[in-house]
Amino acid sequence: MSKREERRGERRAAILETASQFFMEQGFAGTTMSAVAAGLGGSKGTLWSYFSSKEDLFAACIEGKIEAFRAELVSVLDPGAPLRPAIEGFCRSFMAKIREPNSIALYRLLVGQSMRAPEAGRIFFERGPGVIEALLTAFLRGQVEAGRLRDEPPLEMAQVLISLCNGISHQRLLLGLAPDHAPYKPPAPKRITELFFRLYGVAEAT
Amino acid sequence: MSKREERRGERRAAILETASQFFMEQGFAGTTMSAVAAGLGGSKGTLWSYFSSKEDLFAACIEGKIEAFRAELVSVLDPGAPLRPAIEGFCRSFMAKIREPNSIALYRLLVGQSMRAPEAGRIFFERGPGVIEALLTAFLRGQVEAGRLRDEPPLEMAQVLISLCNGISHQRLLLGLAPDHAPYKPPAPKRITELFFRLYGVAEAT
DNA sequence: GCAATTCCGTACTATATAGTATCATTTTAT
DNA sequence: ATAAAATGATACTATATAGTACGGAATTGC
Repeated sequence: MSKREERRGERRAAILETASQFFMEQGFAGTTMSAVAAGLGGSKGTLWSYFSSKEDLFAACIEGKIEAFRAELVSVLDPGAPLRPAIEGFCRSFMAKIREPNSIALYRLLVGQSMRAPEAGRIFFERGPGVIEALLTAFLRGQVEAGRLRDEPPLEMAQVLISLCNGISHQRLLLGLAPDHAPYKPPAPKRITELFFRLYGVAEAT
Repeated sequence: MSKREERRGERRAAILETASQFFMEQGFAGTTMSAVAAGLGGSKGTLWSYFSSKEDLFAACIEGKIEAFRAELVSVLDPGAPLRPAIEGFCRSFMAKIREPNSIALYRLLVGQSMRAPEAGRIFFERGPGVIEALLTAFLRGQVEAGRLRDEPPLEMAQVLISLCNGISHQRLLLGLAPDHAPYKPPAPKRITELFFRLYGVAEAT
């Protein structure tokens, strides 16, 4: 790769990083191209030489954030591990991830723009939560077939577990409340795991 | 009330209705005051004689929608009824309500504006979901004390039930996906009730 | 009937911001 | 060294829209 192309890639990445920050913090309407250029230390002409419109820039930022989101969560499930710790580990990672300020901001952005840009929501779901759901379902299906979980639909199991992890804290965070806004105490991954096994565990082994 | 005041009230209500529709469908940034005035069949001057700014109008619309949301859901829980049908009825009403296009639109609006207008999110939660949660918790506490449910924290029970009702379908709807976007089949209230009793039911009676 | 409001319609101002044009300066390729 | 490409600074255009001003018409109170 020539030095020109290399620099071009770096510049593009820098633009995306700065713009993402603005979009996450100020939303789509609240972010101005001039502000992005200023925050970048660059000029508007450069901006338009990389992205042909504000919509373009926004789409590229979302794209990048989705990748980051998915990548961090996909690596969580280890089908080889013992069942109960695996479930608990999944809950812990998943809950930590969806509560990160970055994740909340991304989610807010997508929900808020889902009328203006409905495609973004679909893409996000299919590459993010959809992938997690599919992986978890496959994992649980294997456990059912191995007789370590009740013989009930794995997809339902996955969605129940994810719903419990999302819980109410996610809603509160999306609406901008403090995570422990009274009278709430977020449930521990251990507790969620216990409930999950009460629902779907087989009698003998755990 | 004089006829003047009466007409003034009607006009105000008409403005709120029209503006709400625009805000719900187009979002805050996507709604223009001129469009509201036009859709109203009125003029901009009148608009500003009722609300001193776009922000004011927006706040009033949200206020109204919150009331409608809460009112419809609060009447659901009947502490006197038999336990299992009561739970199932709650699930049915709650799920139907949160999936209404109106509720989705309101939720989107609040989440999308939770950076610009964080107060709105808090108010909504405290008057809407917060009230539901409190009522359900009180109801469940009574059942626990009557020995018809396991002796576990009623608040947790309530949040588990609500989480299961929200489930994944709510997320999909918020992101603008079809409610049955593959591979999803929304769970029935009956099924959720079954799971709930598997978690918290006492052995003998149901 | 008459006076006071209220409303509509329209034209207007002020402002913010997406996007363009220009030119000097720096960086890279040959 | 020199040409080509990219960058930065600045000024600019075009447009959308929040909010204002005002005159005439309708509605209401007395």
